[in-house]
Order: sequence, then structure tokens, then C-alpha cells
Amino acid sequence: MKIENEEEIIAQCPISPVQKIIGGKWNMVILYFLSQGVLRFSELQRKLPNVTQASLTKQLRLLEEYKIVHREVYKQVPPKVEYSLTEIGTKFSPVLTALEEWTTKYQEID
Amino acid sequence: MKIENEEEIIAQCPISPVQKIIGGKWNMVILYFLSQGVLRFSELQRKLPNVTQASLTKQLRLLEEYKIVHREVYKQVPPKVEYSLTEIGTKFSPVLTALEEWTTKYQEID
DNA sequence: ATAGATACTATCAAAAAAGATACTAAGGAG
DNA sequence: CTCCTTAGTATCTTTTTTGATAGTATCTAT
Repeated sequence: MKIENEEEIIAQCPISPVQKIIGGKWNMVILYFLSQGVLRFSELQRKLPNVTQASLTKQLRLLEEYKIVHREVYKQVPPKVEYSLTEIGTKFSPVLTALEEWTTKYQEID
Repeated sequence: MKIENEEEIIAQCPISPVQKIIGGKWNMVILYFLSQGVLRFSELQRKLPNVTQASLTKQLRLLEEYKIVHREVYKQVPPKVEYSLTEIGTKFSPVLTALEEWTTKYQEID
């Protein structure tokens, strides 16, 4: 998700700076699962059975780059990599909670 | 944003049903602006200078279809069309507020 | 020696979203 | 009669995202 001329919209919309974080097909879902606890790669995969390994890796790397997700590699064989939220990542929870509540309401009307 | 096999993830993730609403490059931004008041098409366009007319229309129609945005057509020439949030749409505000707060914190660390 | 586990990476193809551009309707102003 | 305005539509192309598939490394257990 590429956003150009960001400045113009940012000037008027306070949430557009994080648009690329919340956009994306799986990011919010990944954040939801990680908000519930540390997960290793294979566990996340099981929770997202319709995301390919390649896609999941890519998304996680993005979230890591944005400093929302922490990636901990254990030097073991077979490999073990744990994903968790960073400090700012955990602060995202209220958004997820609000969204969860709204989703419930939304589903009631439809 | 097409999501197949939704059931599987929905079972575990309460927010995935609305993933297609919050995903999309401009939806959240559109919702933000509309949460501040009724806007006619041209006004929204001015607030989103880097979205083409075609894209904006497409997004608005989607949000309308999802029953989050109401479209009011005035039988005038030149045409006048006003966009506003539906009842469930206005209830989305807490999400935007939470997100706005998080965005501020997020920008402080980066 | 071989198979198994985990977390990748690298290509390539497909699909989806977004953008560019041009065109339309219809009444009012000049 | 012609231009202007607003809110579109209709195509086509480009970009971006996602998926499918196959391959890699390395230690352990058999």
C-alpha cells in the first residue's frame, strides 16, 4: 500500500500516517492474534490457514519494520521464531477493542 | 479486497468480518472526514486531492453497500449529492478516536 | 544415511485495487 | 446556441498485493 503526497492528506486527516499499517488484508488480524499473546510462526500460520507462508512472512516483516511487532529468533534446530507486540504495539489494543465492539454491533444490523 | 474461507478465521478472530471495510486505501480516511459532518461529493474530493474521482466514487458506493454511508441525491442541476454516516456508521467513531490517539503515540516514537 | 521439523527465501503467475483519461446528462447563465 | 457546473460512467493501463510452488538450512532422531 503505497501512499504518495501524504502531506496533503495528513494535514487534514490525523489517521492517514498509519493507513499503511491498518490497511492490508491481514495486518489487523495478525495484530489481533498477537495482542492475545506471543506466538511462534507456525502457531500464527495455523490461526491464519488461508494465508500463504510467503505472505505471512512478508506481513510480519513489514510490521516489524514499522516497530509494531518484535521478532525473536532462537538459535535452535529446528528453528524457533517468536512474534510479539512491541510496546507501541501493545498500545494498539484499544483500537482492536473498539473495533471488536463495533463489529458486534455491525453484525447485529446486517 | 476479497476474502474467501472467511468462516475459518472468523471463528477465531472477531474483527475479520469487517476487514474489508477497514482495509482499502481510503476507507478509513473517508470515514474520518464523514465523521466530522455531512459532505457533498465535491467537498470530499477536495479533502482527498490525490484520489481520482472514479476511485472515490467506487469507495463511497462500497461503503454505501455496507450500510455505513448514506447517499442523498438532490434532484438539482448541477447535481448535488451529500454523503453522511448511517447510524451504525456514526457508531464507528470510537474506533477512529482510538486510532487517532494511537497514531499520535506512534508518531512520537518514530 | 535418511527423514522430519521449522522458518524461512526466491520466482513466477494471478488477481485485485487504483489511477488516467475521456465522456455524459441536464438545466441555468450569458 | 454555447458554456459552465456537478456528479457521475466507462475503458484501459499500471501498480500493488496476494498466491502457488518449489527449494534451502540445520540439527535430531531413527
